[in-house]
Amino acid sequence: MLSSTEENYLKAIYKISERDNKAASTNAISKEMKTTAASVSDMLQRLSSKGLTHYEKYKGVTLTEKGNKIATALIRKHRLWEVFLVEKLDFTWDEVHELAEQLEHIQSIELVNRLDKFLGNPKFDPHGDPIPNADGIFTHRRQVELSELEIGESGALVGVQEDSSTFLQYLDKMGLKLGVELKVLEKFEFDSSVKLLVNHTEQITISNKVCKNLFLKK
Amino acid sequence: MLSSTEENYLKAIYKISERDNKAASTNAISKEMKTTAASVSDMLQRLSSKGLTHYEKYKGVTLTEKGNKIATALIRKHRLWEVFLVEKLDFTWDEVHELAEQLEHIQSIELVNRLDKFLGNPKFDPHGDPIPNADGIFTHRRQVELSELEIGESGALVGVQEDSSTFLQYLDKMGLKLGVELKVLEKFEFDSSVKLLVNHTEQITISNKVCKNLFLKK
DNA sequence: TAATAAATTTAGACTAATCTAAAAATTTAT
DNA sequence: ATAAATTTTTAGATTAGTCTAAATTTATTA
Ligand SMILES: [Mn+2]
Ligand SMILES: [Mn+2]
Ligand SMILES: [Mn+2]
Ligand SMILES: [Mn+2]
Repeated sequence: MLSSTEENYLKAIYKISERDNKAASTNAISKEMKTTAASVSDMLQRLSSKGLTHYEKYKGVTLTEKGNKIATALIRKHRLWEVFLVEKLDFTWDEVHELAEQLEHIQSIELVNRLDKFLGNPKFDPHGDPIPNADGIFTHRRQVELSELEIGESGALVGVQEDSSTFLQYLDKMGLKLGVELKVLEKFEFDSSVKLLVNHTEQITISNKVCKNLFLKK
Repeated sequence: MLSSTEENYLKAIYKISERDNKAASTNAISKEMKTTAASVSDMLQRLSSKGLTHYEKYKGVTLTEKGNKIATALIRKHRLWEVFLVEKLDFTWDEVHELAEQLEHIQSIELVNRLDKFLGNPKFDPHGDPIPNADGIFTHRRQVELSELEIGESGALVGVQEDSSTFLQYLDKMGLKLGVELKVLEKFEFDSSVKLLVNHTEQITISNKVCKNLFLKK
């Protein structure tokens, strides 16, 4: 049985490795976990001695199959709880992340599987992120960053990169929720901002930073 | 913000004080918490320095108003989660206690209040225990121990003292679930066991120990 | 390639929570 | 009212997780 702390490290390693497509560095983990590099270095040795990670001093760390399974199960739990909070308890998508960070550590495979069933086996969480099934298999979806679209192209908003409250509240303000149809009207070279047509009606302009955090299905 | 451990101590003190109607002793707490008296003694000083308990060395401990509020909130969360697990996820009443022990430590007042609403503001948990409202007020119910009933008297089973799996599974086997009508047919002086008529049909005999764990509403 | 900078690890210290063993206080029994 | 038994507290050690500061390794740059 792992501590919540160890579980959080595994999740951080999973996240970083996936994002950067390489072993997670001590510094990257310390930034993600908001701890010092010294603490991370310490923990990496412990995780490796438990067979959860492959670790070579100074060379970064990756998850073993065992570590990967645990990280995936955590993500499954996190996202299912987020669905529960939004669908059943009427929380908004910007309120659920911190709560799910706690709920994901509840130890019970039976609980998460029943929750899954109760929610109707959802495939995506409130931020459009895929929910792995009980075997750890993710549903894959063809999607592109909004910034990759050419002028005139359009697509449906299916996901977001970030899940910080401030970003999600900004999207709400702009009328950008999952499912809306977006068409690229103009691109401004100066700051890479983009003018969009939302649901064939309203026009808005968003920054490049926002673009890079939106996933569309063409 | 308190640790789960500190919260569990507060709950234990609450439970013991209520049961014995006096300050909780170090030994009683160590038994309840399955730790050593030394650990308890240590913790009691810490809880008192945080203003959560009144503590005099060698004299036992009681909760302050602040400590009582926290303990009551924990019980509220525990019991609401038990209702959720049984009503929504189809767990049985003997499966939910350990899960609720974890879930009660999730930190969010908003979450528990929304859960309460989602469940239809239940007044009792799956074991018949009252659920305090958001202000910590318990619904009170007139109830008696089965062992107090005379021959010929009857009542509805509304609650159980214990919530161990083994006890609850035993009750299931005997057809004793909340709501059944019980009539005392005979009392055997030899071992204080009792013969009952269940729902006007079946006859069963149960031990004195079981009797003392069943609450009836006449 | 050698010096400098950056990243990483180690050393040593701290806190929370736990334990065992020993000391002290309280309760019970003679 | 003493002595014995019980309860409780203290002392000292241990483990997980954290930190700062110092040492070491790797990467960058001149
Ligand atoms: Mn999240
Ligand atoms: Mn999410
Ligand atoms: Mn319970
Ligand atoms: Mn209960």
